[in-house]
Amino acid sequence: METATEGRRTVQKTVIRQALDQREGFVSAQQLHSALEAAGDRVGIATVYRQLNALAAAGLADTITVDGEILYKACGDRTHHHHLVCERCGRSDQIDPPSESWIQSAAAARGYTVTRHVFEVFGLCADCAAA
Amino acid sequence: METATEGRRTVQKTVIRQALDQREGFVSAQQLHSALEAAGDRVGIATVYRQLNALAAAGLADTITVDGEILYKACGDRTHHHHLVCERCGRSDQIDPPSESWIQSAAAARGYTVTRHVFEVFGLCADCAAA
DNA sequence: ATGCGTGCAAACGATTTGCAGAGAA
DNA sequence: TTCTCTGCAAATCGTTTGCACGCAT
Repeated sequence: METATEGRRTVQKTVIRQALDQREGFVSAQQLHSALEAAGDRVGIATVYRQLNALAAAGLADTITVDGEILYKACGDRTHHHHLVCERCGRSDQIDPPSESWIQSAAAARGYTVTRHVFEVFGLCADCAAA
Repeated sequence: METATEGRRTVQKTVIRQALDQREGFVSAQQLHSALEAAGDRVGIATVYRQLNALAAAGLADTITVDGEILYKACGDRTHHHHLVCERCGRSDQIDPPSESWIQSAAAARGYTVTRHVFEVFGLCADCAAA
């Protein structure tokens, strides 16, 4: 597996990736767009969406859907993992399920062939709980 | 806790609930609406949405979100449980996680207070895999 | 008679896309 | 120059909501 074609280097591409990297947790395209705007970076919302989707497709970003909104998060390693997400500030930590193999067997027991699974835990992080 | 007010009895309410009950698995409001229409039952899409949301709110239906679309499923007992969903036909079976308590501890270890969690496994059921 | 539940259509909010122009290679 | 990437605005799509009317109670 090789690092896919990077395409052309553009300011917006850079700015968007940096903004996403700096975030502690998940952000929506709109939030990221507002943040950039507030920071003085003028980028079209469409570009933000396109860029975010590209990152997700490339496995460089994780996504979760909350309340019909897609949230993105920079994610270095492409390993499959799950998150512990703060519902208030969006921060997130990785969480390790006891085992993923039981999923296969549990599904197989009912005749299913597993293609994918989602597992996300939501709550309040220490800071937000204190506030 | 008491069985909340049922409200008025109407044809559409009945028809929608029946249609949902007859389904093997998850359905979208739109799919259900089309099905009713095809069956000769004329119900407004808005009513389908309102009814489905009411059922979900009352804990009589489970919901999952797939690709930005909300899917509903009749669900007798209000106990918290997870699903094994067929991506092709929408059929679903219940699945039992090894334990839910580890979630609490895993989260607590990182200072989080858990409020909710989603866990869904997608795949192909025996029939669809064969086809 | 009273007012909840419905249907229709307009409103919505998030995301996508067509198209012409800008800038990277 | 060439062709990808961007920006804007219009278009989608699923879902929600305002409003007037019909029907269950």
